Amino acid sequence: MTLLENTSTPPDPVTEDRSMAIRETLRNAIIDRRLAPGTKLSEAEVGALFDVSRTVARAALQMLTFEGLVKTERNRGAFVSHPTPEEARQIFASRRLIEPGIVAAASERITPDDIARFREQLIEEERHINERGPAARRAEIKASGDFHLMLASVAGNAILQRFMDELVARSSLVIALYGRSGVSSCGHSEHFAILDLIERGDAKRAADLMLHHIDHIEADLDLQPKQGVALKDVLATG
Amino acid sequence: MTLLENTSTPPDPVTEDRSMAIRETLRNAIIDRRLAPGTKLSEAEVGALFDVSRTVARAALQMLTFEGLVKTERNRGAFVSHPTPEEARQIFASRRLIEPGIVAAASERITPDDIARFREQLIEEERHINERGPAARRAEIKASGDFHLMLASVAGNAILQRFMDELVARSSLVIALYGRSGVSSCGHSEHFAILDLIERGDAKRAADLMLHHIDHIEADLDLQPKQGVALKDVLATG
DNA sequence: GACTTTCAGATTGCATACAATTTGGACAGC
DNA sequence: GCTGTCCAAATTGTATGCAATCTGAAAGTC
Repeated sequence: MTLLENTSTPPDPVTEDRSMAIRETLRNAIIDRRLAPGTKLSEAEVGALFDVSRTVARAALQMLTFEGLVKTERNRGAFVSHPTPEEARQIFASRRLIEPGIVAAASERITPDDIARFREQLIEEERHINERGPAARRAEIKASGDFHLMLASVAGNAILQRFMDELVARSSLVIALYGRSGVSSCGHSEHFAILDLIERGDAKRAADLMLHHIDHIEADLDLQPKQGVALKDVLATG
Repeated sequence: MTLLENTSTPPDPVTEDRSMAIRETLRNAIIDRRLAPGTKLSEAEVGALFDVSRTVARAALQMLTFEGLVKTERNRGAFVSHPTPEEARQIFASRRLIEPGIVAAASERITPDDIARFREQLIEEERHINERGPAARRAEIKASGDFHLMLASVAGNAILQRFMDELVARSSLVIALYGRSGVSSCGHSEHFAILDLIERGDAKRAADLMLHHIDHIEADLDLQPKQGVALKDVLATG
């Protein structure tokens, strides 16, 4: 299992914070489903994988816990989060509140340069959609989320950006668990349409479309509260 | 300095997570200004105060860092956050996005029982306003924030509730740093008005008033970007 | 045979020891 | 007297060791 992606920079930046780097790597692995919900992340294992002590691994896991990507149970350990349907609804409810505002802010601040980068990103996204295989699916999910994160970045509010980081990451988990069609490909065309409206300066319509877009993503989910006595949830995924 | 408030429960609940308890205590101390922005929180000192090792103290500080209440600089330590005017604006911009939605959600879910608890809380708030002294001021700020947090709690979205926890806490810091009149007492009457509108089922008006309320709080701040070459910011507070 | 009990292995919680880094001041040089 | 260098105290970063807790299975009992 190649969890460690190209660490790329072992020499220069002196690894300015190892637990942060581990967090990022694990985060990406969770977001694009290389680590399935429910997977146990033991401190020793993580430490061994990244060649650090349990102390550092533990710090990384604690950060992920705060982001809601990992759930730790006292004296039992850390596991990749397995959001319930209710949590899923709350995640999307939160996004419905925040993202229209982000679109509005982004509309006011976006530069032609930004727009060029967005178009590039969307073309990249399209490329993944047309490819086959699980790797392409992962890249597609990641790219789809990145569009929303780029908007948050342009909006220029660091706090909202962090909230969105968390919400988008957790949305990936939810889609992995409850998505019907993997990723609704209609989502991609909506990204294009939103960008167009923003470029045209029609912030109101762009925000409205974003709202619909989120609705569409959520509509693609199957959020039936698992019947039965909910015997540990995880049992279903094994 | 009595940082440690009545720890009340040393025997039974087996201190189900000490770093969490420390976080809560420090958090409260920061929120009601017993710990001023810029104050250094060394691991050893915190550990000694709570009679735990640096490991546990460090975990608590890391949590506070994630919440934005503490800022840690590598190899230098942790300090109570000292938000810039720009951060302050972002905090309130975020609240303007989220809180109207919370009011709307709370309007739909609030029970007569909740309303009774709100009234109690508002009366408590009023009591602090009419008292004199720094302790009363602290209690007033805390109570004022608690109103917003109670709304978030009633709204029934755990994620938004956590976001609000962070935003309200950081708002306290901002008000401590940039507030002109301490706490605008008009804010209190607005709390009453918001609750009335919610009780009457007028969610739209309640949300609008909440928006105004946030505007009023922010209007009471002096967010001039400190002139000069911003020589370390902190220098001003010494 | 099914159920309870006990215990060993494994894992986390926490404390401590050591290494790396920063900081403030003493001291030397100009 | 002022500036620059170097060093020691203090503080953080990390690794590791030990105690506490949980898990799963073997052994014992009904």
